[in-house]
Amino acid sequence: MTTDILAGVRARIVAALDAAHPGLPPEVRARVDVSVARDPAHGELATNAAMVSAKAAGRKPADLAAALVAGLAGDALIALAAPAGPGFVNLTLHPAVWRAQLPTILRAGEAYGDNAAGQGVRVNVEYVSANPTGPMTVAHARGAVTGDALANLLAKSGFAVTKEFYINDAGNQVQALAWAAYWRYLEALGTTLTEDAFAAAVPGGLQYRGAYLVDVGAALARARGDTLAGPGLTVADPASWLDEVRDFTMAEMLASIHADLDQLGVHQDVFSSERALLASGEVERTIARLADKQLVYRGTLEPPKGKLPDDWEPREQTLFRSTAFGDDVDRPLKKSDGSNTYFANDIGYHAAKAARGAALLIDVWGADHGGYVKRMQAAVNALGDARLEVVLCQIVHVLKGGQPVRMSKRAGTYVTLADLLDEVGRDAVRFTMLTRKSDAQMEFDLDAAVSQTRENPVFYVQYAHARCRSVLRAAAARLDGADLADVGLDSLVHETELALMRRLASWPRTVEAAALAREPHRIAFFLYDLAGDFHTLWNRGRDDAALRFLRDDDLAGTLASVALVAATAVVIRSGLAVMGVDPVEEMR
RNA sequence: GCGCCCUUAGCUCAGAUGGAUAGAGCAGCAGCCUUCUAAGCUGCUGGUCGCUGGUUCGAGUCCAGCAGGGCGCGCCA
Repeated sequence: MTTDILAGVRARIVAALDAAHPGLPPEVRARVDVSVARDPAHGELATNAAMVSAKAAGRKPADLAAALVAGLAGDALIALAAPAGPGFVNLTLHPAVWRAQLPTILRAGEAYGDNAAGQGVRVNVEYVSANPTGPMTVAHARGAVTGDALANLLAKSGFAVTKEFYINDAGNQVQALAWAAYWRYLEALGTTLTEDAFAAAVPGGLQYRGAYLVDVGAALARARGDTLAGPGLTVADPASWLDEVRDFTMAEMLASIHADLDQLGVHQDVFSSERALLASGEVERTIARLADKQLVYRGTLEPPKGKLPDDWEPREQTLFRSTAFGDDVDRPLKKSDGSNTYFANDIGYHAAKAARGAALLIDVWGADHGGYVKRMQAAVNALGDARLEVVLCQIVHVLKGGQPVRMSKRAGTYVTLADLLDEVGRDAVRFTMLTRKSDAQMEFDLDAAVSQTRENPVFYVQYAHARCRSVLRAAAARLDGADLADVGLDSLVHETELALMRRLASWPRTVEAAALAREPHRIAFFLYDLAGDFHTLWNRGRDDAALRFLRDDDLAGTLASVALVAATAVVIRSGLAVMGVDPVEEMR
């Protein structure tokens, strides 16, 4: 049978239902659910089978429930089945069923929880995708952690996952960045120009004034001396330096982003450059495909409702008919200077990802791009060779001492990822970022993230693992080479032990549900609950010597308890691996 | 004005495909305790699930409307 006990029980319920009332339609059988009961008075599990099929069967829920109960008598897994409430059937399994999961877990190791829900579907998860114009911020950190954990989760659930980073290196902002770096370059050389005087010479003004470009300017000065500057360290003709400075700066920025991601433990498979994409002609080919479908036209958009921008005037543009695919208005593909909009390039990019084989595209974006979702999905649907889902990450407010943190040495107004890592470390960043649904705003409390209390999920879960490892180290001598996957487990009878085993058994279903919902935060909450079950059992051992894991007078019982501890450690590691957090062996 | 997201205990938040008396941590209250190296532990208290309608045997969950908060709204990316 499957390693998912709940799925196994469900199969038996459906079989019993078929026996009780043959011929129920598949869509009714599909609604049969087996869930973990909240209230112990309701048994361990409950099924809604009788209620969901009552109407189709033309029978009262209570009658069906009674028939189900009769049909389940003598079942190998189910010790107790009882009709209850409006038509539930409450179930209690033989304790041996839960115990039997322990060797399964120990043999599977961290692969426990792997499932086939993804059916090998090729999915491309794109995340971070920062403009390479400045340091990574907390906002990027949330997207990075969310995307990375989601990719891990999907891989564990049987999807064929590619992790991707899109480099937006083709827009106007890259030119602006080059100008800003050029200013730091002149500064490094000792120019007498003031920043304001320089800014006056920049087309569109000096946009990036953050100190993070100081090092770039200095590096450029070391590499090229004053050869890129005009006479007297003034601004030379951009034609003579702009491309070189741009490429140099871009390389430096990307190196910085890579370093930050590396520190965060994020390692993506593919880095795609917008410039390279443009050069490849993929964008134009993709737009041509849309044009072939009669979805590209010259037209004039209605003015937006409500407050108009001051300079709004009707203008004919090249538009994509995104309204045909659920968007609110059609969207421009060309700027007035004839170059592509970002949207046009992004259409080409998504087509490229699909062309590489992905049937499912998942983009992890900041909430400020929420207005962009419909048009991008419209474009992907119009092309018809993949499906696009978007996971939006809401903003993160960083708190310290209960006060918002806004200042950063490097970026000026944003808390950088590097600052965050310095402050609390990789594991706390990754875990804490996953303690909220991605589409809910979150407050990241720096003090809480490093506190050693139950309030801090990172600590609480790591501590549980460290305790497991501590017990296992102490037990090593007594094991005497025994295979924990092969020891007698009959001594595991206490309700606290059963509760822990039930939690361990629900890990595969948790993984699958989280993957299908694209909600990696559920893993964090599962681990927190699991840690709670384990700590509770540990604490029981203080009062009740019979519940201590290591018992001098009971070797067989000790082996069973140690197997339970080992399985707990395995599941914690399996969960932390999804989150990209390293388990600790001991607390310091 | 339009679109998307959010609103659950005093606070911070969980609640997969609709299921029974809505959960956890913190705070508060009451006991206990100095540990199988380890965060002290156990229990209790605390809720009109923003509001109003609707669908359903059954709604925190689905639908409609309203209120409050956030984000976005033609050639920025």
